[in-house]
Amino acid sequence: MPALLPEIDLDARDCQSCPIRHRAVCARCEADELEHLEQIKYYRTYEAGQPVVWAGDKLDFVASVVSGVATLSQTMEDGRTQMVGLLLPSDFLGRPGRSTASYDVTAVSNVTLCCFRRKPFEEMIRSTPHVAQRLLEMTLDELDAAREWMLVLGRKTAREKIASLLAIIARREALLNLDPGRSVTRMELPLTRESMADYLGLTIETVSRQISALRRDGVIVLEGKRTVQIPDFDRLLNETGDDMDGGVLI
Amino acid sequence: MPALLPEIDLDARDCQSCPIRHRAVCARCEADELEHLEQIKYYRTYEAGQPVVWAGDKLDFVASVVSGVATLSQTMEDGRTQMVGLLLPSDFLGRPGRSTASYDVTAVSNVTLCCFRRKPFEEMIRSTPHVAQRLLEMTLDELDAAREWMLVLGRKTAREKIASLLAIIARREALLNLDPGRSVTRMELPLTRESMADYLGLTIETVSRQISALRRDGVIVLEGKRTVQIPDFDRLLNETGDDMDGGVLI
DNA sequence: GGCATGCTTTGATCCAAATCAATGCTGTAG
DNA sequence: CTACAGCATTGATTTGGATCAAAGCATGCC
Repeated sequence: MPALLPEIDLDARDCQSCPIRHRAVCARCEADELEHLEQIKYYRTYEAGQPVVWAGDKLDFVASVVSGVATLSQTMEDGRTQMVGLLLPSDFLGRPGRSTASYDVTAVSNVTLCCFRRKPFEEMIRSTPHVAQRLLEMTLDELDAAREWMLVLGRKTAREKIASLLAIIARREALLNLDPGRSVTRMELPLTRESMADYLGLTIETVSRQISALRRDGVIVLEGKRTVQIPDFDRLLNETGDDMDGGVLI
Repeated sequence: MPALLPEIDLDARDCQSCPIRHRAVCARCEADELEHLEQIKYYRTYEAGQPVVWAGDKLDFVASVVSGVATLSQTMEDGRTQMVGLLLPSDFLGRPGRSTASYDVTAVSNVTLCCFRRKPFEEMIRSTPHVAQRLLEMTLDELDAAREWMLVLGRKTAREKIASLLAIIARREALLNLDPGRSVTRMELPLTRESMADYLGLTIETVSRQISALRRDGVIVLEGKRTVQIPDFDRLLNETGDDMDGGVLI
């Protein structure tokens, strides 16, 4: 079945009505700066499961994720792979100053990117402080997230890893939906078991077993394989091994 | 014994003769910008083993490491700790826009920092594109390093982890010494076994065993506990599990 | 319907690294 | 000199997660 593609109208190129206008790399731009960005931008869409780019390939744009979920991952020669980033709406893809992709990028759901041609975008970083500042801020946030993840990968048990992943997805979901609370009670997992395993440095069997265990213990309630209910968010946080009240720096 | 502290003269505050002048956050500054930086900078030194700051504490400066080695680490309530960064000379410490430390920072050797008062430095980021650009570049490099490390933590065996750590230290050492080749054959480990374990997500026993194994197999030669000779750098790279010719991006 | 195909779950077994436990080495203090 | 403190090494045993293996369960196709 051909995926029912973009939910947003690709011809509605008006940044003003863009769902990520105030969180993406363009967040700080003034009207005139936005106009400049509009001139170098174009949209691309990818179907769920499709590769966006492979590590080492030429990538002559940078982009904001408008909708959908993509993953960044690294693969060793023998096939072991580790996911190193999860790109949700408003996240930035690509590295200014580098013309090839550093990681494999895969669309895990249908994805819409707002792409900027690399050269003019790099020029804009030099000329438009609002873009450079926002990009620095976003990069620092990603660095914090990567370091938080290093703790997960290096020191947490399988059960804590699963709980941490669910907590992170729930938090980001809540943020996107502009939920008032810190969490949602029901969410759709954007990842397959295999992606979860690659993110957590586990095998799919272990992921499956630990999810079953959390379900048995009443920490989560499954509705089908992809939808998760979290009856008590604090209970879940407790399972992550983190301080109850912190976890995410910010 | 009171440590024989700074090797550089703290009164020689001239940026022009600074050993990290062309690699630190100030690398791109023009003479006049450097003068501005000089006005907001001061030096601090820490003895080996001393904490620089604890996570959550107030930190009203950002800084460049001038000499020595410091670590960034996170600790869980039950004591499990994970190192999330290694600060070598020219590396940047602190996050503009944040007034508290996100991680525990510890001097593992005698360390000299070139500190900038936070407020004026933040102002400079806004007013001096050369500083903001360099900081963005350095942050992107750190993000790449953190992601490379995620692969190490999530997917590599203990032996591969040790080899990866040695390779990274050797590479950075070579860079600092401006060695022509890609590697040095002899180096001083800046870390104790415990720090290595915290970096690699292992126990000290496993670190010790794997180092012994690499020695037995002739991959490394130990001179005392802290000095390592690498007779064949490609052999070591082979043990990391990475592509022989890549490993580090860029 | 019947039958692949692709995910997911569950069970049995194995093994790499953790844990528990000495012992060794080096430098400092008495 | 001995004693002690603080790493580091090595050995014995345990264990959490990997691996190997077999179903289970949708979904789509013939």
